[in-house]
Amino acid sequence: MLKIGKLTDYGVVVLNELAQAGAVKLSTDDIAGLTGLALPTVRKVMKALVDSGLVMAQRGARGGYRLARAPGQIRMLDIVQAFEGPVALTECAADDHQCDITASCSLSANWGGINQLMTQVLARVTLQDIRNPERQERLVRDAVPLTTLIELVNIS
Amino acid sequence: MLKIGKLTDYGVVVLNELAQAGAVKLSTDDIAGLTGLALPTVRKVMKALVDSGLVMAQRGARGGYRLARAPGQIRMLDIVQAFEGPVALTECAADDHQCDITASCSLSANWGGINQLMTQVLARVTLQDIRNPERQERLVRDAVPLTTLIELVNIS
DNA sequence: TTAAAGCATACCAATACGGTATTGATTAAT
DNA sequence: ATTAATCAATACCGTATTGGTATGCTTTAA
Repeated sequence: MLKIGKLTDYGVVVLNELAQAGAVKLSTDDIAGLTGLALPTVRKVMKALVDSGLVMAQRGARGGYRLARAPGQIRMLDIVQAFEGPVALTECAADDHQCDITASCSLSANWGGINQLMTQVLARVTLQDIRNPERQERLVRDAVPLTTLIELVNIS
Repeated sequence: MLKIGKLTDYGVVVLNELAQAGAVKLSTDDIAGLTGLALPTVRKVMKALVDSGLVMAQRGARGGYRLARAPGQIRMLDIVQAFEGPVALTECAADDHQCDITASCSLSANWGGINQLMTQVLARVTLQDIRNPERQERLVRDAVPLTTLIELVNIS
């Protein structure tokens, strides 16, 4: 299925609400109410977002969360990495490539290439893009020309 | 981690050996020996490859496996789908988008866009590309310019 | 007829993941 | 200074997925 975790998905939903709120700080309760997520789940999501530096937290009474940067400066890659760690399609592509298989690990470097492509796709789409229906339509519409462009780069 | 399953990785390794063998049929034992994979694991891998039509099987004595198409005609997307099913980063992006969350599911369509980009990246890289070190180097080297190209397409 | 091969099914263990609860630390307001 | 609101940290548990393994059956060339 090549899927990301649900928490990552939740993260995007939460960030969307925070972007909507702008300068107004949202409490855990607010976020739970707005998104429909369970409170403990929201806590877990917020921890990851704060740890990764995408969200600022203010403790104490009248505290809450707000975006650490403008939506246009928050890349999908940042979000994915906040929840899933570094993008590594295969074990081999990870930092410590420990291949059990003797022979065919010459392929590992190639996975690295695909990894980079994936990473860069995620790096070029921001939270702002995903919130804007117009930008999204462009993204889908231009998906086909993209193949032509990749062809120009002589990948295949 | 955004990773694919190990079986998918094994699949690539096996396909690489089959490409190497060319017209010569390889038995399950041969493949296990060449790749270092356990025999039952090889069986599982071969089932997926045969079911997906990427590999032809001949039963009986002197049987074995061979590629159903030329390596240049086997896309990474085909391989991934053979093991992982359709590419769907989120539940929402799947065919039956059943969102538990009430509000923010306007985002689902956007995930679809990213999905398409991912899919197309996988569709443009073939087994032949991944086997050729030279092509692979080009892929990695040109990864940076790619961002510029995507920019031209006005994604962000 | 036989032996070499692929086919199908079922099973088990480990891990990862999502979800939940509990307790502690901080801070603004009064 | 006290209080209440709010975030922080940790720990736990059930389930689902995944990887790995075993076993018996079917096909087919020699």
